[in-house]
Amino acid sequence: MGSFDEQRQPVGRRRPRITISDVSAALGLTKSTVSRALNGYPDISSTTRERVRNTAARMGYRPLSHAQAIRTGRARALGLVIQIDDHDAHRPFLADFLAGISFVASGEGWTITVATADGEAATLATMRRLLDEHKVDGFILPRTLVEDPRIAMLRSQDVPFVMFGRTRDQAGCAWYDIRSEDAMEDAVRRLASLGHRRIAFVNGGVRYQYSRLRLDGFRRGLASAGLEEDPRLVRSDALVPNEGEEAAESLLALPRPPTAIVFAVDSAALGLYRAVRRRGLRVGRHLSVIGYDGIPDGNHADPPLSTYAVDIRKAGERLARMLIERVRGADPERLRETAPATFIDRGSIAAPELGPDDLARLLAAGRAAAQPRR
Amino acid sequence: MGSFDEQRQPVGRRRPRITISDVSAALGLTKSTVSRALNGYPDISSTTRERVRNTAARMGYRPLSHAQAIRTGRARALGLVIQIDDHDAHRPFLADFLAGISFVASGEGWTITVATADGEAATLATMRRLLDEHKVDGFILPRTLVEDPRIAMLRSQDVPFVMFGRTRDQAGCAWYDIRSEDAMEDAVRRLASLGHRRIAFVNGGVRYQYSRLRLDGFRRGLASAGLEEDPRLVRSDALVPNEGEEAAESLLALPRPPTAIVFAVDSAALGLYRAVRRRGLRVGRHLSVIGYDGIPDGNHADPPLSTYAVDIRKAGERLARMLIERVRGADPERLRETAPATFIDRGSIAAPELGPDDLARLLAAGRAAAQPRR
DNA sequence: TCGCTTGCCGAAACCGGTTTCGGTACAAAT
DNA sequence: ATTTGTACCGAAACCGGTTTCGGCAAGCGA
Repeated sequence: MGSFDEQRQPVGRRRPRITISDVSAALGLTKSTVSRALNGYPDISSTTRERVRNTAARMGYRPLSHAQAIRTGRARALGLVIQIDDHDAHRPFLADFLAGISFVASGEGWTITVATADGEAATLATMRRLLDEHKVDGFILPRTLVEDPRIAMLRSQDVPFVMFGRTRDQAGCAWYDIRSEDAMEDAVRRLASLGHRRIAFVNGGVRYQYSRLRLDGFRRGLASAGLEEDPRLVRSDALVPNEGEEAAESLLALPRPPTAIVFAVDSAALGLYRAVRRRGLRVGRHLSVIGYDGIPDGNHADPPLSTYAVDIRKAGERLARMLIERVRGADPERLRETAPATFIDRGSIAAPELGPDDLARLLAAGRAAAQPRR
Repeated sequence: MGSFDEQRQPVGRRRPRITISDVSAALGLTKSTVSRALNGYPDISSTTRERVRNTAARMGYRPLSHAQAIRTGRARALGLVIQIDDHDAHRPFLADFLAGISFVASGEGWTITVATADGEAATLATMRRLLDEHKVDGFILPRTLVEDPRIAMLRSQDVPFVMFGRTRDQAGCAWYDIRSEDAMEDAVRRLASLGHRRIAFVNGGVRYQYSRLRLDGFRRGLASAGLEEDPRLVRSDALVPNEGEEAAESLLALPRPPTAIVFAVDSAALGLYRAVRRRGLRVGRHLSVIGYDGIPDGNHADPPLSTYAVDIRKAGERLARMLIERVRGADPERLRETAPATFIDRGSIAAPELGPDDLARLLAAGRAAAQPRR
């Protein structure tokens, strides 16, 4: 065993596919019997079923998904629509995410159909088109919003989907998510245990569900460290370096500035470095910073940014697995999973060298000494 | 006009697709006539053809690609297999690249099937599977190698493909590429015109076709500036920061170090910053650096990295367009295009403050003064 | 022994298209 | 007037599967 005719591939020419007719002919059965045997219909004897399975496998038969799709409406394809105006569409994560999805999908004989769209309306239109043309059986939704129009649409059309992230109304939703709220809580506790008492929080986009969770987590951290929340120390909608820089500026301009800042988004945290550097201060020494996401750029900051890393590949794997199960009829509410982020200390946090008041004086002195920037 | 029955979409339920039978029934013709009319067969009168086209458009008929595929073997899908162990699979470019491809594909009613694979063998196997199952009509090949096994495979199977990047044996190949060799040449000339005389080159992976071209470009730059090439000033296989750092280390350890370094890959250039910072020197002042790629991380370096930016979205657009034409039968050798990269000066280059010998002395002093790193 | 299930499979319709093969009508050629 | 093309369209097969329907044989109870 091990040498079959059909494995001898003629060079230079594409070997013709093996169809269900080939299999049925080889067995002396009809197409319909083979089809039902392979698809688990109950009206096939177990001996026949085994015989069919064996020869089908031996002949290397794999049904053509297109041919199936035209009758069943199922294409064995996962849909992924990336909204490119979304802030994290451009992160280096995408390849890992795809790798995770692809790994599982390939293993199950499924494929991935991706599309990009600019804006919410285009995203919805694209999803509709893919559905209308039976190109996909369901969707993986990256980055869920608090109030997500995609979910409303898919729910109303009864289309299977799984979300990367949670949402407000979770009825009928399957999701996988990282417990970033726990990471935020952990960040505050870490800083507090280092001696920080004034800890600020720079959140991400308020439209995103994760922002709510991370803010909650930040608050839980304060509470468990016995610190009171100071509303002046909370910012939001910082997604990119510029926005993070701005937030950092306004925090450092406070009469009693924070000695530590927790960022909900790494990319925003990178903006802080510019603000700190401009003042001649040093991250990690004068000001502790923790980010979240684990983007590789954080490694090139000086000092490298301490952050919480997310296993995005595993997220892709789990989501693909869940969506396939969902398409096969699994109860969405049973398909829910979370995973923790893991802290990576790269040196951007330390015990506070100065208290808030000393820091304020130092900042004021710096401002006075600095030449006015043209 | 403007209110058609078929546009009244029942809420909550998926509207049934409009099939070719619906169109033919509405016209009092047969399916075959409608099909041939829409597909440009010559045995249809022009008046009938127009009638068919109009009502088909009015009814919103779009053929189901699956149903077509089972007969024609064409799925109207572009294939993209991303090799995740490739160094630039993880760059933030991917989303833009996809956006470009998706933009064109959507406009033509095509879709994109992506897959990832780990390693060369897996990539080939994945491509074969997609072809075998008629999931794609052709491939876009990102990042071509000097000797690329994917090209050999596709050529032998007579599968349409377009390459992002060139390759050695270009027979039967369609490609789009950025003239990075011109960028390298330009980089050297810029540095030379600032007064640099010892200019080093840190190349990318020698397996990649682009590395040959960029080295050629670097040499052309030296020649046109009237400088002689010093083999000691050339490194290669620097793709990630660590490798770039290593290359920088070895260059700075030379008796007569370069006063400027051209990197073929931004990501590697970022590694240089670490080496320079460790010595207490400053990029742009003591050492000029130019990268290539235009990755956003370069903006966060201090000073930001001057580089050549690539319009990756446009590359995706052009490649998608070319592949579609290729699938439709266009001559591959007529589908060849290049585009320039555009220089972005962010401040990492300047006139040399020190000559090579002074720089060497400064470096030596730094080494003596520095505490041994534990 | 007869009728009735039940298990198991074949025959044929079907999905939504494409493509081959004729056949009719009309114009041009003989 | 008949033959020969030619333009144009319908009928039907086909692509590779799935699903419905029906029928045969064995098993069962009465």
